[in-house]
Amino acid sequence: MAEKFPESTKNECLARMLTVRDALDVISGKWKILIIISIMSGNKRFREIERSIPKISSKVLAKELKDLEEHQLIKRRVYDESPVLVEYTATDYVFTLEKVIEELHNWGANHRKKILEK
Amino acid sequence: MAEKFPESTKNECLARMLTVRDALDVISGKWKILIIISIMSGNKRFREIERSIPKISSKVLAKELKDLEEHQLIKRRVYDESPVLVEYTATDYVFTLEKVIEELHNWGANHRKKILEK
DNA sequence: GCAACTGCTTACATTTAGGTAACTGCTTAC
DNA sequence: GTAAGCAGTTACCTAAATGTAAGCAGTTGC
Repeated sequence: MAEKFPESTKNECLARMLTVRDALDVISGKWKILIIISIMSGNKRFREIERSIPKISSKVLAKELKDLEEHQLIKRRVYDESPVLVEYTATDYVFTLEKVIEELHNWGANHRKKILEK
Repeated sequence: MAEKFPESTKNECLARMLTVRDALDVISGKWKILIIISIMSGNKRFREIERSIPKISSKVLAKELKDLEEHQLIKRRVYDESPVLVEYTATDYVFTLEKVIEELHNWGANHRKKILEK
């Protein structure tokens, strides 16, 4: 099989890696993309998000939500009614990840098909 | 912000998650995509790949290469010359990941720009 | 007045990934 | 003959991620 980037110098290869790593640093991990999908799908409340993702624990969810908020991928709003109501929503910025998620979804579907065919 | 998948039922949301997870199970981790990029860029020999990826160790590289081979993303060939020569190359299948990698790269570049702007 | 829901936090344990360094058997170059 | 390269393996260790379980302060419903 021919190489994909035949023209690439070592530095170009390295630059490509570092850039991809920048992305992975933010969105990799077992849960982040799943949480983003859940919120993009309209789940807003903590327990709602928690129930939508199989096997996630409150602890992990709380931590990941903080991470995502720090990276401005989601917004946390507290409405001081009683009882206190908390809502997580998608930011504009998280929509820049749409294509990444779409491609991951396409590839996942394709890969599953491949596995089952064997 | 409006939700991205407003029409989606709980089951659709779940299906989307599971499919994306299938993809992540194969390609997530600190090193896999970087190794794929290295091999796609034309690096073939173990030491060559090792040198192309900053801070990776032989142990981790060996393990990840086995994983990638199992998933048929790369091909390992042993030429029984003396000394033994081993070559890792990209399979056709790994090219189905091209778009995923491209989108990760785009997003990483964009994200870096965003961070620096602040 | 008791169970159940909310949005979490805490303590503790285990699992997994990853790092470090040494070492192997073989070969070539000086 | 000795250093250095090749393609790894092995043993040991640390750190990070994740799991488990319980609890809390407040509210609602029966």
